[in-house]
Amino acid sequence: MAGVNDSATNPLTLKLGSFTDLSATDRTHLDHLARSPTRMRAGEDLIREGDRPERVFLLLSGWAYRYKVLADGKRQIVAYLLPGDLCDAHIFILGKMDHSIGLLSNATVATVSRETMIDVTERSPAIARALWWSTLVDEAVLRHWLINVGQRDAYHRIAHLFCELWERASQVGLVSGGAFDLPLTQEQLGDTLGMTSVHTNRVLQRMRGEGMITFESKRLIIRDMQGIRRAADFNPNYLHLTRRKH
Amino acid sequence: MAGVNDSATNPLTLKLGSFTDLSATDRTHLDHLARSPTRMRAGEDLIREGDRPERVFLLLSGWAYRYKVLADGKRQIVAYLLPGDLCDAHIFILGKMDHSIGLLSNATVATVSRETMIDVTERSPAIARALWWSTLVDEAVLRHWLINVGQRDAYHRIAHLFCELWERASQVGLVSGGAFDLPLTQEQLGDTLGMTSVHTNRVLQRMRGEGMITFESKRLIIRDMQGIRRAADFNPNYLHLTRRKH
DNA sequence: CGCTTCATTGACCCAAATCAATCTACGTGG
DNA sequence: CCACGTAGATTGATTTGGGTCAATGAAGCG
Repeated sequence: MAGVNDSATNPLTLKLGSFTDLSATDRTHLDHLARSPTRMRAGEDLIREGDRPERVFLLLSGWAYRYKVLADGKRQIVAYLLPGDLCDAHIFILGKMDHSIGLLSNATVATVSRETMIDVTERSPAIARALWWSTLVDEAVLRHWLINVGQRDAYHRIAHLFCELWERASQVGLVSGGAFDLPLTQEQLGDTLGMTSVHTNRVLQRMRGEGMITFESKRLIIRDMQGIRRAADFNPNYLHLTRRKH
Repeated sequence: MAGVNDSATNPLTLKLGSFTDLSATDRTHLDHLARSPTRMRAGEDLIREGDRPERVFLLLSGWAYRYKVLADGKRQIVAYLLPGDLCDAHIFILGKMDHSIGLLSNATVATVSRETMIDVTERSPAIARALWWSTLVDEAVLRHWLINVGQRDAYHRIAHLFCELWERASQVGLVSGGAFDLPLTQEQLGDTLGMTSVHTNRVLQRMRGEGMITFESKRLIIRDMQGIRRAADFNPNYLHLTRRKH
């Protein structure tokens, strides 16, 4: 589950570097954030609704997810976190978490104190700016998930999500040979897209039957990228992966 | 449509002041942002998908909405902006808008240059911090909209949205006598909640019949606040309206 | 007064939920 | 190495919330 990024490449550097040029000093700062990570197991929670956030989490390998459980037991997953993702760089401003964050797979997680976050962003305007960019992208992703669930049917929802995840996994070097690890059960996929696991299952089978995808052993292969993008009406602009001339 | 807040109270001050104490200087800065507003009419767009953001918009009166139109013509509304809301304080970081912003009602809008934004946040850490808070709350609202559309049925979706809007309208002094202006058509409400205007209509009638609400002439009265909150499983924590001890 | 935008209503239809088994892959203890 | 327990995937039968289509009111406005 550790994936391609261990100590050799800091996935946070990889991610922020796709937005802006980072100096050697910046890279050192980012490596500093990734020091002394902990290994954690799938299913553990990093933080729960109602907790007071004390530290920021930096995911170095593995996948995590933000979710909320309603009074009637229904669950909605509202975001996925990939290696290189920092959970809420400025979360300290808020008093309590309004949702939980759990692990979808075994993962390597570093933890950063409030003071360190402040220190790093004060020393490096480039990093501060890149973190802002990251926050704006997170928000754009969230908007597109809402659009997805609000307007598309089951087939097109899955197609859109898979396109997005393919792009995001690519960004941090997780895609190799047209495939990547996607540690999701059909139930989790359903909870992400606002549908039941039963229906998720049927739609996935249809997509397999059409030769659109292969998804087994938690590994996704998109076999017809043109087709799935067309079906999903997918336009990667919202991920803002190309740099703006400053 | 101008509402309660004209020149007397700057709604941005009202909003940020609900998060933190603002000095007299801070207030002056915020008033500076609200200088020379323009009156605009319902239906006009402030900015469209694909545009390069040149200035930040500050809504002083009236309501606006963020939305995206899909290839097949379907529309999803992904946020409402109320007086005091600033559209994307740091939007300049991104190259292009991935959605549009339009006006739901006639409105008073001020426009702030990139330079002014940078200047104000550099001069006042309190304002910079309050803007971060505002961004985090926007994201929390978005998460809760996704939860709403993903997990609740039509009746409970409407209930939850109405509870949220009541809170947000209260925050900037728009609620008086248990009622506030909600300049939405049933179609717009449907596009917000991922449902058709026909179904929206039927559910609203049910809520009226139950004595839960009155909603006519674009004015909403919540007649049974206990009942609607219970139905919506509404917990206002995610709006983070109470201050954290710093 | 005639338009146009909204709200409302009725009839009918369908995507997705629900309910209920199976089936399969895997990890565990013996 | 194997029986067993469990989580996850699959399948079938049935139900339903909400969509679609098509009129018909009502209200605001130039």
